[in-house]
Amino acid sequence: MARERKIDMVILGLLSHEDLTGYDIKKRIDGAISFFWKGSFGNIYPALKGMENQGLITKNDTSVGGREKTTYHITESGSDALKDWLKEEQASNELKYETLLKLFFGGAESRGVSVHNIEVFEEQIQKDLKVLKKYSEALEKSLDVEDHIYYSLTASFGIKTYEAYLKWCAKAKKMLKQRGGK
Amino acid sequence: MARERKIDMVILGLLSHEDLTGYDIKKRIDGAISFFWKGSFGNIYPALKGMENQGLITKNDTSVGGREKTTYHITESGSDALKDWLKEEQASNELKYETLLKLFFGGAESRGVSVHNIEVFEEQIQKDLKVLKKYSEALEKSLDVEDHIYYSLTASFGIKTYEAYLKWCAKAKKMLKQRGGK
DNA sequence: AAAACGATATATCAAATTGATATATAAAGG
DNA sequence: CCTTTATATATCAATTTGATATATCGTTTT
Repeated sequence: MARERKIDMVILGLLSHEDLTGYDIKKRIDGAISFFWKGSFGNIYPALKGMENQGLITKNDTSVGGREKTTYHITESGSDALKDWLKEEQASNELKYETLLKLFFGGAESRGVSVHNIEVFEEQIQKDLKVLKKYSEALEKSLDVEDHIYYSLTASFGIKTYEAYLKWCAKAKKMLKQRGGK
Repeated sequence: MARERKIDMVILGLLSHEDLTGYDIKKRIDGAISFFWKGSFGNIYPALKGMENQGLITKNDTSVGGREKTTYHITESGSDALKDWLKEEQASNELKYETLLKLFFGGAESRGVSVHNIEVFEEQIQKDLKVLKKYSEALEKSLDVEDHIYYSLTASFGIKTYEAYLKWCAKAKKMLKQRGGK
């Protein structure tokens, strides 16, 4: 029974900075947050409804032409819920790496397949690392360094781990090729 | 619509080595695999039923005393499904790090809370790293090095990333403390 | 100017996963 | 003998995933 809806905290965190629509929230999550958290429309819209019923957020419907739009705003109660969550020291951290799963179970298969799987992973990481570095550099240049320290820290986490991944990829490929095999 | 049940592949991968019960499978997942994949009973048992219906595995009921036990065995069709999955180059790799989420949104809160959250994370990683290193050392000492190369590679991935995490923790704590603040 | 295209915006659904709980037996330890 | 831990299966609500549907708006291509 997943008792706490984690997406709620993501949404409250985003709304604590600015009012947003569900669509905006999705865009924010797909941005700087995406490398350590995910969210989907099927997740976001029901959460917005639920939180509105709980009084954690309020909605404001507008219509520009024939276009409907609902913007959400965090309430004091919502702000309190966010703070409570921030103070709880328990946090679930987990990774699901299908690439490692394939490598782990790939022993029975040809070594070439394993090497190729690592190469595909490596390319993806290189791409992601490039994006993150650009984001990080833009932050460094920003005047208000103090305000961006938390964004910098999460970005540097991503960069450090991605760099570790790449080192591992090089080592793993070398090992698999050296030992010849199937 | 999550079209592919990933747990199926984990189970087939495990069954490709030995016959197992659902309970055994859970234990295996909680072991060497746990740092890059998770599984629960509520996930495993339905998957076993489903795969039996699909003919990917066969079951063998036994009863020792008043105790029932169902052991599963992989079929040729199941083995093919596993091989097909191994060859598919697409793989979803993602992490969900609540610690980073808290750090990212914690800017509005006191700096002490952020430092504490990092410390809690750090302790967990140190503990996990210790376990992984022991596992890795045991593998190195194993006579059949060739057979264990894939297990070593996944373990070394964990060690490398955990070490990167710890370096980041040190840096992040230092940064937060240096800048004083709230 | 019309058509095509991509971005904006909300909503919904089946399937999969999570995390907890329930139940019962066997083994181990004090 | 009793308590605790390990074995073993099952089920459920809540949550998440990933896809699909629908419709409008703005920009670019024919």
